[in-house]
Amino acid sequence: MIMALDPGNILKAHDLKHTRQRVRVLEEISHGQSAVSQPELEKKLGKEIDRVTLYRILNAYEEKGIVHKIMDANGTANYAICSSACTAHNHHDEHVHFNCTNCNKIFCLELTIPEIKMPEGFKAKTVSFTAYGLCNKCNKEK
Amino acid sequence: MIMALDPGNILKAHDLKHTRQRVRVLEEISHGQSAVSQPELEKKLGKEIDRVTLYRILNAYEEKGIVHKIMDANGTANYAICSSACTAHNHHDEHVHFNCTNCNKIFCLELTIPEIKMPEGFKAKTVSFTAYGLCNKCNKEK
DNA sequence: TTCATAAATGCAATTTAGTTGCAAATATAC
DNA sequence: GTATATTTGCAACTAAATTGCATTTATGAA
Repeated sequence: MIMALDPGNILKAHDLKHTRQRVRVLEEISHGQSAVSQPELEKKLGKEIDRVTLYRILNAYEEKGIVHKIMDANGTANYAICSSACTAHNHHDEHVHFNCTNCNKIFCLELTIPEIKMPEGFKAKTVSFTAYGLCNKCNKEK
Repeated sequence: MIMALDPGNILKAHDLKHTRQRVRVLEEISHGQSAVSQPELEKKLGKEIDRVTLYRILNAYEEKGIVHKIMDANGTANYAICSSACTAHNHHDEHVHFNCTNCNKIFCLELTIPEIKMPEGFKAKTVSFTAYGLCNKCNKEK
C-alpha cells in the first residue's frame, strides 16, 4: 500500500489546518534521505516563512508525532519524518541514528535499539542510540 | 592503586597549565555522582570565573579527554569526568547514560553499550546510548 | 629570585537560538 | 459569503555561545 506523504492527508489526520507554510515545512523535511537541521530549514525557508512560525510548526509536528527531533553532537535540533507507527501518544522512534562527524548529517537507520536492563530504581521510558562516524558519502570522499 | 583526582596531576598529564580556574572547574565536575550541566557550572562558578573562560576550559577538557560531554534531551551540554581509560585520541566513553526527565540529571551507568553492525558505507567511530525516564530518586518521590 | 615569554583570563561586543505578546491574516465550517 | 477560531508575522526580548583584544599569570631559564 503506497500512499506516502500527501501533506494534506497528514495535516488533516492530525487536526492541523492546511496552510502554505506547513506544507512547505513538510516538503523540506521529507524530501531527503537524512534528517534536516533547524538552521538548514531556516536558511531554506527563511524567505517564505517567518522564523517564529517555523519554530511553532516544528513544535506542533513533534507533539503530534509527525516528525521526530534528534539532537546532534552540537546540541542542534534535527528533524525527520516519523514512520507511520508514530502517534502523538505512542511515539516510537526507537531506531538507531547515525551522525556524520564530517558533513554533520543525521541518518535514521533501519536498526532497532537493543534492550538494556537498567539498574535498580531507574526506569527507562525511551532510549536513544546514536553512532558517530563517517557516512557513506563522506567515507568515499576521503 | 588509588590515586584519584589530583587536579594538579590531571592538568600536568595533559599539558595544561595549573590555574585556579581550571582547578575549580575540575572540582565542580568531579564531586557529584551525576554529570553537571553547563548552566549549573555557570551558576556555581559565575562569580569566580568568567563565562567565556568556563567555555574555553570545558572545551579544552573535552579535547584532551579529561571530561566527556553529554547532550541532554534539550540540547544542553553536561559534563562528567572520564574514566582513566580516556585519552585525547582514544576517547572511550562507551557506557550507557541515563537522563532523568524529571530532575534532568544525567547519570553514567556502569553498562557497556552493545555493538551494532552499521550498514554498508557507514563507519561508526563512537556510539552513544541514552535512556530517558525517572532516576532512582525521582521514582521514589512519585 | 627575577625575568621573559607563551598561554590563559576577563571584558566588550557580536552572533545565533529560542520565546512571548499581540495585531493582522486566513482556513474551515456553517 | 460570512463568522470564528487558528495561524501567521512582526517586534521585542532572553539566553547561549563565539570572537578579538588587552591584561594578567604560570612556568622555565638565567
